[in-house]
Amino acid sequence: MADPKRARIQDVAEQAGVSMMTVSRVLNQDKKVSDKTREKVMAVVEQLNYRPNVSARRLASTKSFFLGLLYDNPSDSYISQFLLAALKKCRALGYHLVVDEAHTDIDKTIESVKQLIDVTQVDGMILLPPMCDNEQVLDVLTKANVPFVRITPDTKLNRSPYICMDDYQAAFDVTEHLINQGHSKIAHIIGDTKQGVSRLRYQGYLDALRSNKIITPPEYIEQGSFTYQSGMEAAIKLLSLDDKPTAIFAANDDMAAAVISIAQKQGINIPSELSVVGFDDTQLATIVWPNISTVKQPINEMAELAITLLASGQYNDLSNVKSLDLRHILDFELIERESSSTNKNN
Amino acid sequence: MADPKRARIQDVAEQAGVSMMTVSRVLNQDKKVSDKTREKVMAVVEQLNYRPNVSARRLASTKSFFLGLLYDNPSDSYISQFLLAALKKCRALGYHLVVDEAHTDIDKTIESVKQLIDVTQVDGMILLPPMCDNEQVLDVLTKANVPFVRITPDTKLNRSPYICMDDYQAAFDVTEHLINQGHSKIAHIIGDTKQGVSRLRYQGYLDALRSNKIITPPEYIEQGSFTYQSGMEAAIKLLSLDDKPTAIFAANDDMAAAVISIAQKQGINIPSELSVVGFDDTQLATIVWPNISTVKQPINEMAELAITLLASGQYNDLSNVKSLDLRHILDFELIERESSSTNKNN
DNA sequence: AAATTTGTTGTTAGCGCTAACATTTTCGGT
DNA sequence: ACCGAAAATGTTAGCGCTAACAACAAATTT
Repeated sequence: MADPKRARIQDVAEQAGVSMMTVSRVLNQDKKVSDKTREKVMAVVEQLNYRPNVSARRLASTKSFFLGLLYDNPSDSYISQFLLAALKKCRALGYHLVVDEAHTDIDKTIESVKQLIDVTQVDGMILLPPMCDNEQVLDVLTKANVPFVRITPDTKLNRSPYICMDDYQAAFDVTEHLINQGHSKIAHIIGDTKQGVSRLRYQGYLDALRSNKIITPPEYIEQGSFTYQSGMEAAIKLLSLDDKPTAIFAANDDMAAAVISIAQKQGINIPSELSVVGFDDTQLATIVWPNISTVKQPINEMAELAITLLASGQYNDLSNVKSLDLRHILDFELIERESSSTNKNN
Repeated sequence: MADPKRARIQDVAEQAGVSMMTVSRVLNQDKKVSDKTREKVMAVVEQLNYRPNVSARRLASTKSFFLGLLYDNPSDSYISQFLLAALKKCRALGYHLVVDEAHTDIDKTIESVKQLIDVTQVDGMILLPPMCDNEQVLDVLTKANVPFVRITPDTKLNRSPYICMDDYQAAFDVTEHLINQGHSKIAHIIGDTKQGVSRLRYQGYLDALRSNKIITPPEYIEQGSFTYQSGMEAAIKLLSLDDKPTAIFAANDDMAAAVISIAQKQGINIPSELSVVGFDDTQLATIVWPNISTVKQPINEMAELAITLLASGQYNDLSNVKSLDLRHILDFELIERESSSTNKNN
């Protein structure tokens, strides 16, 4: 019922007794405004609940206020959660999100990115895994001078800001969680080797065992590829060993779900005979029974941070940015569910 | 490398030898343009690959070129697929999508919708199930004169365009698919009664049995609620019957997956001893093993059509629209997978 | 104290498009 | 052929904002 004619920049200017340009400067974080004026203007902005008109702004300025999101083919729940959070943050900051799917054909993807740069003129890009580690794509963006944020734990590739959670520490904690429950025969199903996280999770697992002085036979390590199918194959091998593990840590939920399915088929009770832990907290983790203990990535926070960083423009020029400032590590959350609940009778 | 200075409306006007206004009219489907001029202009538009500047357009016009999408809490895969398709179509048509999640508290949702109308000034709304059947929400939109498209099979509620697939026919086809494989003991797990589709799917199942002269005991009908948990409970009851069904048609994939899990735990082989069919073709259908036969909704097409309808403005005034023109039924697809593959030994 | 520099604020013009009104063309009826 | 109405097209102004430059005040130098 409301809509009391949305305030314009002119209204703010008059009320604050300054020119429109000064208001504009305040709103665009221009340095050349005295603190006194800035405060005065901000007060009026608050009072009138002024929000700049995105279209007018875009039309007049050289910035496009578009951000691009290049996603590959991660799980539906990952993309939908990331997307919704990113869209929300964009709206709050007056940006629009242009979403593009990477092709399996890398050349097409490159073409698509070039389009985003040339036609849509995005002010920045967000790269989701595994696209975030593709050097060709990074090259195109760097050459075009388009700032980008990568969602990846991989630090080696490029001078660009990146957001990640501490996969290594999470895997370490997961493994210790199992050890604390009395397990010592803990197997691991490694994820797709093409993705950097697989190595980190594997390493966290190994180091947790080592720091607890637990020796594990090599048969306890199986190579998977993040698919349910690969999880089944690994589970069949692990559960056919003479000396079966009492706990399996799979590098993602899909493979953990596969382990549960195979175990149940073999009449192995979970968690009393076998504890299972996954990774990612996808929808699957709570769909199957028993629910899967897992590690929750702070997807919403990652998405919000990515948008905030690009909108701030602080990475538009990387030459003065210190390496450490590129890194944004967010907290993960260990979620204990039925698939690994404490069992005294072990 | 390109960006040969994107063409403006003026360029088109000059090249076509008309005024900018005429070009604008052509592009906005204004009736008052002669066919000859329209063709001439369109030719130049093609030639220069002209795309109107969304911001300028929004700034100058009374339309906002924003469309709202109100989603509730359907599955991740549903929302992400719908969202991505909708975003893509919006981009193509020069619209922006404002996505909003419905609250469990209906008053908050109403408030949120009012915000979309008053502040964002959306030109139209898309309502996803089950929000699409909420009379309060529909009332708010109707009173505010905001056109909306509902994604729902429910025809009774309102004079508004709606998009759906033929759930009844799909359920009928699924059931006949099972019958054709030689099954006659076919059970059904009904979905959440609050959602209209549950009734339609149940009815399709019943009518397929009847038209094939198959009598089914009442114990073969179980009430579920679309959750995995409810599917497990239903499966346990169905599989503990003295005269077990040889096929179970669950009203969605989550419940079908639960049936498979229970059956496997009981050592019942799928599909040789029990065929299972789901509904929706969610990611889950191909994650579990055996893969679930199911019905695929044309989600992409639904999303695209919803955007197209709203962008066309053809429903801005409903007074002259015939009832039949409100209905958009899209084709579904029956997907046969391992959980119901033909078994001769039945 | 005048001249120069630096920092802060104001002015003008225009981004690309469409609403509203103005003008021209077309066409049926007499 | 003339008129008036309807259809087609053109003209003007301005949406809300910012780039580029102009103007002014304060701080610094000479």
